Amino acid sequence: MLMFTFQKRERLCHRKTIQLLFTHEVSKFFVYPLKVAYTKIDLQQAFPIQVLLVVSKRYHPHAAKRNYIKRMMREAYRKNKHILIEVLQAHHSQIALMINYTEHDILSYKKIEGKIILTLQRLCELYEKNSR
RNA sequence: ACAACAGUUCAUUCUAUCGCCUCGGUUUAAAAGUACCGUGGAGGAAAGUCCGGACAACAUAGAGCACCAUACUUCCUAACGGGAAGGAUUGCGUUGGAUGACUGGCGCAAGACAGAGAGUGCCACAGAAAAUAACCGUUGCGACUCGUCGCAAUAAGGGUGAAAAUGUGAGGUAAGAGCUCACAACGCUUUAUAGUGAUAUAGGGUGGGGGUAAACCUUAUGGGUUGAAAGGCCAAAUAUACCGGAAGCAUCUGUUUACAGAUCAUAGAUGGCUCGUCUAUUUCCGGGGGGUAGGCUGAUUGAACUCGUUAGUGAUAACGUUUCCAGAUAAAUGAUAGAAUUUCCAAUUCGUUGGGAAACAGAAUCCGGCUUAUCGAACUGUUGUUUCU
RNA sequence: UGACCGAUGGUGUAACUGGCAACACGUUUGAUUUUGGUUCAAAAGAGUCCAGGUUCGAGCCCUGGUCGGUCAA
Repeated sequence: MLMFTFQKRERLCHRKTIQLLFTHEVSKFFVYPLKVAYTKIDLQQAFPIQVLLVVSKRYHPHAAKRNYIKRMMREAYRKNKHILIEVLQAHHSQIALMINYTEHDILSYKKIEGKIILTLQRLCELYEKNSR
């Protein structure tokens, strides 16, 4: 099984689901400098998770910088998402996930990768607790 | 060779691994999906949104006023507030002629360069006076208390100011003054020549109270409005609850008992106003509320690109030839490792070694410009300096 | 994507038709008071977001930029 793909069905494109994630009705936590929001939802497809990566225009007004950060975040997610997928497949459930970058400086790729791994591990722990 | 200025072009490259988006093919009975293979995948500014178009919807019955934009000439262009060439003006440099005012040639640069002789407004402070000027002064006449006053003439000199009623020289005069003359500068007009034209050159006539139009304005020319969140199609979802207005039952004529025509009234459109015009009137308009908000299309073959020839001073055009060259949609074009290239800093045994840096910035319907940001590299032209022949 | 505003002492606002950038609060100093506050008196603090242009002269007029904000959906 190929783990390191990142196709369209893994990305969150549905408008209403995105608006739901920006409300206060979903679970949230904070791993500096990443703000994470997630909710359990029926995605109507085989893959267990859809993710939305956000860099605010407020923190980075230049489009080229926003693109650069999003690409680094996506790369880090792509390489490490197997941590979360194994847990979710074991429980046969689906979630929508949003990761928001809230920092005025641009961090290096290695730092961002570390933070993404930390986030995914935290999510796994939360999921194990809830399902018990 | 170096430096400065101007213009044009390019704006890191390669390999490996793991990935992303479009399209095509194969696989599967078919579609979708999956897997594999192949093609293509950010810019000179994609930016700002400052102009001009294409395209689309609505309107099309116009006129006047208002509003907005533009403003030397000719050309280019689909169009432009853009560009090309030219003209005049201003500034700078250089080199001549006068040696008084001033002025000729050459080169470079600049710009919203129509009109102040249509009208109105404004020009602080200072100054007599800021637009039909007279404080000091100059001159003449008169008076007397004999160095002052009054009347008249004048605008050379003084001072103020950003700006003071053309400048120089001579004549003239009581003193003076474009008062007169010569020359110089400027404006208007006319003739000839050159030019498509702006205008230039030469000659004649004529004029003498500023500046400001990026103050109002005048003249000429142009402008219908709204923007792809436009617009079209499919799916899904539903209720016109309530409020306001008009009316159903106004008036007249004809046939006939409901139609047709006209008038009145109301509402809407012509997005500013007025006039005018058009449409609707039994379910119609406006306000307001409710429901649904997912996909396809528009949307990538075009005023396109490459190379060449011809025409033109040039912007550009015509003809031939070649190519198909991003099409995403919470938004793809990337990450990691290694090598090369350019450049900066430090060390140096001048061979190199070590450490940095590689900008500005990311398509969102599409084109043509303008403006702004930008590490650097190459080429061309002009000017200057130095060296060699 | 489109439309429209604003920027002036530390803070909040003025400045008409271009002509010495004004006011309040705050700050500093002094007086009053045993001390603080209140009150009174005085002083400092800007060259008007940036760069050009028009004009004799620009906070004001014009052009380009920077930053901040509002509206439509």
